[in-house]
Amino acid sequence: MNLLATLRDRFRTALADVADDAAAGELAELVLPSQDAKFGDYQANCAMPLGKRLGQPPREVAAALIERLDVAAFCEPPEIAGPGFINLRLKDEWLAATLAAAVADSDRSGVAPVAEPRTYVLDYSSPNVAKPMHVGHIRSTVIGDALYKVLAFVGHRVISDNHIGDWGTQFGMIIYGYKHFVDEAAIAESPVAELGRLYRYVNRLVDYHATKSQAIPALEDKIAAAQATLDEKRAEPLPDDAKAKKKAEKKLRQAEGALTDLRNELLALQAKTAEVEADAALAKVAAAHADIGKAVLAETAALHAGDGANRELWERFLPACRAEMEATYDRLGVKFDHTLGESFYEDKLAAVVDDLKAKQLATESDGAQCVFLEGFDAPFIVQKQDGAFLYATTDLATIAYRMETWSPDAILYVVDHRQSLHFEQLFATARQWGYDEVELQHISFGTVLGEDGRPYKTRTGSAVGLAGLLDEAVDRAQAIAEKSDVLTSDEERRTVAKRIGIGAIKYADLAHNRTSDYKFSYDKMLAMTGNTAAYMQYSYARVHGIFGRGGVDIEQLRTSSAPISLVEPAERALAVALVQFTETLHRVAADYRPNYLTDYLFDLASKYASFFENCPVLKAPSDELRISRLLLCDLTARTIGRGLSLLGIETVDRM
RNA sequence: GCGCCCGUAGCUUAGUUGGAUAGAGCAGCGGACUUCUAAUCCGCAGGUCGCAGGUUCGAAUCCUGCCGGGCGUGCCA
Repeated sequence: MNLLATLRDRFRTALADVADDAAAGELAELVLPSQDAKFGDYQANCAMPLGKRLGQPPREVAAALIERLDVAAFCEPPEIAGPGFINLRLKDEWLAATLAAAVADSDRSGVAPVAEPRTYVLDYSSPNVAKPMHVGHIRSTVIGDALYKVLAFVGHRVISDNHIGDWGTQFGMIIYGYKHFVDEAAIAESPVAELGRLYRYVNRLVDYHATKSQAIPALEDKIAAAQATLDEKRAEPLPDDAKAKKKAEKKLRQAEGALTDLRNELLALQAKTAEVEADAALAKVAAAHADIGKAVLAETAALHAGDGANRELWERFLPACRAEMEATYDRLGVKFDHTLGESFYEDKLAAVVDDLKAKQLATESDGAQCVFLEGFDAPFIVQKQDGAFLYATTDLATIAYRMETWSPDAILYVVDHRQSLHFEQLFATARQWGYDEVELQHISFGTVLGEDGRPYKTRTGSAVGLAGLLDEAVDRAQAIAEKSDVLTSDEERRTVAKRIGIGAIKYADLAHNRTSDYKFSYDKMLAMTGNTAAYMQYSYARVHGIFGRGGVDIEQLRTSSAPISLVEPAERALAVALVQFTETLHRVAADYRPNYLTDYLFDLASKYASFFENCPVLKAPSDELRISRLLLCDLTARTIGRGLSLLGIETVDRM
């Protein structure tokens, strides 16, 4: 059961006697787990605000509440402390009985489903096919997958839909590459590899010309302009007023910093073009394909316009591109219910714009179709001057399709925070368009930073590839596996290394508050101590190991309905933590924050470590206690295992 | 210019619509191994929660101003 929710219900009932319903509902939320064990297991903080409202001393209000409160089934008599806190201590008998029931419940370990199941559509990962996935896709994929699993486990209906980019310029590149540079033998043998090569090759050529003819001159202009404004600012006398002077000096510093950044950027671009030019063969090809940028766009436009040959190539290549993507998902253990990419909505876009126009939401401005929204400076553009549609259009079509197909209560977009403006506009437009009942949420997250605190990039400034990232983590995890003396075969060591390595990346990501940026560090994520996957996996293996060593038949134990007794403080603390698994999952599901679960698991593992240190299990003083403690071990292992699996992280029985 | 987000211990960070003495981990110091997996555990030390005001029984959390940083901002996604 969800103990916290139950306690809040009981308080709501008691509060309804002394306050109106709305206030009672609000005040009941002030029941929280206690921070400090000396204040009991839970505390209610509602007497202070209520006392204020009623003009009565809070301690008297607290006493009146306790009078009306029915929690005797789970708690010792409540105590009033300090200015009017109500402290609750769980009954040991109730804890023991609840855990015994959880032991017997092999499917859910006592985790109650939510009272009101909802239907969620989850939109996450969303890579562009044909382009290799990179570090920027990790968080969306990992957070989305964890939320999917938690929401489903607590009883919601969840539909994951990977909104892949399968209709963009990258196909123009592949088509162009196929027409000019294909190695037929290679494509026959391994289409995925050859298409990947073609994409990278054409992309490099396009990039080279764009850099040379546009990016560098544009940057040079920008540098000149920045230099000019800087000179201008320097020439101006500083204001006399101290505050204005400081501000002017700051502006000057910022302008200098900006100029330095621009110069460094220019050097990086020049180095990139020089690299191409240093390769004689590549330089020759580049010279022969001077208009490759335009040509690629033309191939893309032809595909969109329905050109038969290009359409055929697209249909032929898409499966291979999807297969490449799937290979990465396989390594991560991520699956989707649906993968409806941009191309799926291609024939639905014109109707979206027509409808917006008919409803007078979209109007023409500078030749583009725009939705002007209150509170936004910029319009939400749904069709460009040249008639092309944008991702805004696709996103609207996608909402319409999802509503029609699944009638969800909520659609969640797990996308990085830089797109928040887009989603604000998208949601505002969708509501005006008629979808005003559904919960539309941007589950935003911060950037993955390198150790230097800047966005995680390779030395040359490109995004770090996801596959390489996973390789590196698994390689480093191999060292941990090698150190183990309980692993017997190379194969087992490889399996363990894989689970630790992939788990480390996922866990590090999930353990951070998703809204903030976080620093990517192999050393930290693979540490055996602290809040890491490896530590959690080790904790699990340690608990699990007891059964083997003690020759214990777990199944028999679980069905024996042997009683659990909580005598040592460490046993009781562990028991309380175990009981709180349900409310933790419900909180993750309510706030869409997986780090609540990692925090919980780490706390549980710490409580177990302390229990393990203080309470002999196999050498317990009596058989009854031995069995009781084994049951606590079993529940701990199951809870850690379940928790990790809901985060998409695999466990190992020994390591 | 405007908008959004962030600033917590040396480092990485948590902090449940405002709750009791701001929690962890790493690094540092000190303890515990004839082991239930010491890949661990226990303890100590380390904080003007960017700064200054305000709101109130109570503020890291809410409001205002300032300082420092990131991101976004009409036809990319």
